[in-house]
Amino acid sequence: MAERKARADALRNRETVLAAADELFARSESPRSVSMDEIAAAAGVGKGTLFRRFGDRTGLIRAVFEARIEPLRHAVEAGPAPLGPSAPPRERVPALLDAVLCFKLDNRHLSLALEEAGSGSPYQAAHYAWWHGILRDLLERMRDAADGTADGPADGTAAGPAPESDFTAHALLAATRADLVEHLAAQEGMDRERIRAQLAAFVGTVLGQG
Amino acid sequence: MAERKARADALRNRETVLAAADELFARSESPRSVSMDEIAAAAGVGKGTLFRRFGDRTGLIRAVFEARIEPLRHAVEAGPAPLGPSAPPRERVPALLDAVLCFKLDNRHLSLALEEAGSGSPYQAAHYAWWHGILRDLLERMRDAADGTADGPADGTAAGPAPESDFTAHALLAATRADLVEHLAAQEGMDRERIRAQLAAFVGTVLGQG
DNA sequence: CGACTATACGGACCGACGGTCCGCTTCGTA
DNA sequence: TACGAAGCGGACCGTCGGTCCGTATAGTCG
Repeated sequence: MAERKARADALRNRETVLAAADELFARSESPRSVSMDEIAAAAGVGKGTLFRRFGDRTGLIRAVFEARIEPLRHAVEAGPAPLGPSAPPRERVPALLDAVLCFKLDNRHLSLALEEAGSGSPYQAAHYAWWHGILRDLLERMRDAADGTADGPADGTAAGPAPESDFTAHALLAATRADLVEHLAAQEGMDRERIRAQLAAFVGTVLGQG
Repeated sequence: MAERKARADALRNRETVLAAADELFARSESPRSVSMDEIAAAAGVGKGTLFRRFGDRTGLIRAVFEARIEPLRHAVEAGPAPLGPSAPPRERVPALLDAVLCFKLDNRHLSLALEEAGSGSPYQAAHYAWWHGILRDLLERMRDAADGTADGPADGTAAGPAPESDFTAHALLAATRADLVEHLAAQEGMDRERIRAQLAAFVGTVLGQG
C-alpha cells in the first residue's frame, strides 16, 4: 500500500516544475497560451517528465492550484473564525465567499486555467465539490435554524439533500467564477475593493431573509 | 456600401453548414469533440468553405447560436409580456432568466460550445452584453422605483452606471451558465422543472427586497 | 567501494486539430 | 456563348497534448 519512497531528484524536479508553471501562468495573457513544452523548457526538464509526474495538462494545473490554495483550505478546515468551522453560518458564508473571491483575484490566470481545464467544466474538479459541500451545509443549517420546525414537506428530519440550499450554493459560487472576476477586473476596470463590496452586498441580499 | 449580392449556391451552403453543425453539436458528448473537419464532412462541403464563410470556429458556433436564439431575441425585443418590453420589471426579470435557462436546457451542447468558444470567456460574446444590459437596466429601474429619491450618494440622477445593478445582473446570469445547467442536469440528475423552480426561487430571493 | 536494479529523465516522435492556400469549378451576366 | 468574379475543396502547414524508449542516475546490497 505505502508508495515506495520517492527518489530525491524526482521530488526536486516536481517542485521546480510547479514553480515554473505557476510563474508562467501568472505571466501569461491567457492560460491557453501556456504550452506544456514551454513549462518543461522553463523548468529545465524534458516534456516526458511533466507527463510522468502529473499525468496530463489538467493534472499539472490541478497540482499547481492545490499548492497555492493549501493555506486557505487549511484555514477553512481548521482555522479560527470567521473562516474556520467555529464561526456561525450567518457570518461564515460571506467570509468564505469573500475568501474565494480574493483568492481568484490574487491568482487570476491560475484560477482561469483550472476552470477551463479538464473536460471543460469546473464542476468536475474535486475542489469545487468541496467548496459547494461546505456552503450547502451552512445554508442548510441556516435554513433549519430559521424555520423552527415548520414549513417543509411531511418528513421532519432531512431525508432528501434539501434542494434549495444545493442550488443556492451553486449560484453563490457562480458569482465568483474566475472568468467573471477576470471580466470585472479587466474589461470593466473595477478595482479589488469594489468587486469585494459588490459581492458582499449580493451575498447579503441572498442571505438576508433566507 | 451594399454588399454585392451573394451567390445562390453560397447561401444554400451556408444553411447546409449551419444545419449540419447544429445537428452535430446536439448529438455530441462534448462540444470539443466536434471538429471542423467533421462539420465540413457532415455538410458535404470542403473545409475551406467553412472558414471562408465563418472566419473561424468561434464564428461558426456564433452563427449557429444566433440562428437558434433569434426567436427568443425577437420575443424579448418586441414581443408581449412577460418577456417583451411592456412587462413591468418585477415580472420581466424572472421571465427573462427563466427563458435563458430554458434555452440552455433545450440547447445544452450548443450553449456549452458557445460559452467555451472565443478566447475562453463567455463575457466577450456580444449576446452576453445584450442580456446583461437589459437585465441591468431593469434592475436599475426597480431600484429607482423602490427608494423614492432617497438613499444613494449626492447626485440625484444617474451619472454613474449604478454599480450594484451591474453586478447583480452578472450574478443572476451566472446562475444560468451553461456548464452549471449541464452539471445540474447531467451530474446531479435534476429534471427540467426542478431546475426552473430552483432558479425561480433564487431569483425571487434576490429581487425580494431589492 | 563497486556492481546492480528500480526509477526517472529527455526529447524524438505521433496523431489530431484549427487554419491557410491556390488551382479548379460554377454562377450570373452581357 | 463567352467571360470574369465569386465560390469551392482538400492538400498542406504549424502547433499542441500526449507517448515511447534508449539512456542516465539514485539508492542499495554484498
